Amino acid sequence: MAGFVSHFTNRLDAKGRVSIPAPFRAVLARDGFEGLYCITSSHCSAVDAGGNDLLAEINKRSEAFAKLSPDHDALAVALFGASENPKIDGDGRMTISDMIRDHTGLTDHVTFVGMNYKFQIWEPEKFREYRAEAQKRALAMLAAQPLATSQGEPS
Amino acid sequence: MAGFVSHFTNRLDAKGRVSIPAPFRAVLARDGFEGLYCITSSHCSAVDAGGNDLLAEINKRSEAFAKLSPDHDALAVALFGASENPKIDGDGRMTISDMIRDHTGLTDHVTFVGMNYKFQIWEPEKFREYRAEAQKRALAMLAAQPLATSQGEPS
DNA sequence: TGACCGCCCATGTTTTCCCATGGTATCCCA
DNA sequence: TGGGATACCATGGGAAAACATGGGCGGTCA
Repeated sequence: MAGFVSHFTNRLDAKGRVSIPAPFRAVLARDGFEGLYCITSSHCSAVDAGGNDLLAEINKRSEAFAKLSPDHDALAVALFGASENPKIDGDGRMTISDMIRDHTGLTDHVTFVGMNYKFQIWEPEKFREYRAEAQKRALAMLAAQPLATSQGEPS
Repeated sequence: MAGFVSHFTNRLDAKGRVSIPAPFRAVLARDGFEGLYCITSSHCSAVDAGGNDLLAEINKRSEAFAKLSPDHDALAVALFGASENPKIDGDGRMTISDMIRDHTGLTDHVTFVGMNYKFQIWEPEKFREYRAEAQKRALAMLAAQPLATSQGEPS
């Protein structure tokens, strides 16, 4: 079954709450994770969010090093210290923490972007810029790839 | 379910008490450990804290050496001599001991940093420095990692 | 007797829970 | 096929609970 797909922009209310898009909530409900797992992205001003699939991905990374070692501690601080576990209220909303607000720079609107096993939280304008850039990169990557399969030719 | 996640800074009161962040208390309650297990970190000026998961990791370490051997004794002194078991009062607060105070250098504010299976106690300014360093290291470590992760779809 | 410790209560703020509303997409039936 | 009814959804706001913090009080141990 499909994961998080498409993107949505919702309004942040006076209490700092925002509705999580209903299709994303459905995916989270199927996943069974309590609340939402969020972690600031290390390479762009977005926040990764998801459920057990995302958490498993993060755990996998930190398990490469022995616990209690300096390496593991540094990685754990960078990963889990930059994470949160926000609740989702009865109406399907989450509260945007200061950490998310600072990292994304968002103010009154929030863009949710589906990425299959996770989704991202963006400030809408920053996402527009990132998206344009990402599409250029994707085209270049596809063109450079020596595929045996038929490549579509987007105009 | 996620472990200790995110980071919080709370005030130390005149009696030397500080509130343990509520999300961390919830994890400890789930863990079932009585009070809190604390041990000074051997490689940074922070204190590791947690419940049964942390204790199990420490035990695993000392079990690598035969009991009654000089190596085991030395390690046991180093590990358990640097540990304590503070109580958590009815309001979810712990008292900062002299050992923790000396090792971390903290004065009036305390930063709690989630690291999944444990959390760390820091003097806020020192944590900020360490965190910046840890993020740099983490990026380098993750870049060096093969990371051939199959982003499996949710079944 | 004095410092410390465990236990209790008070308080202001933040967060959470619950209900209301308006708009939109969907469904059903003529 | 059109039009009305219905369900769903994003959003707003008020009431209640949780939380961090400060302080009081009696017991205990040096």
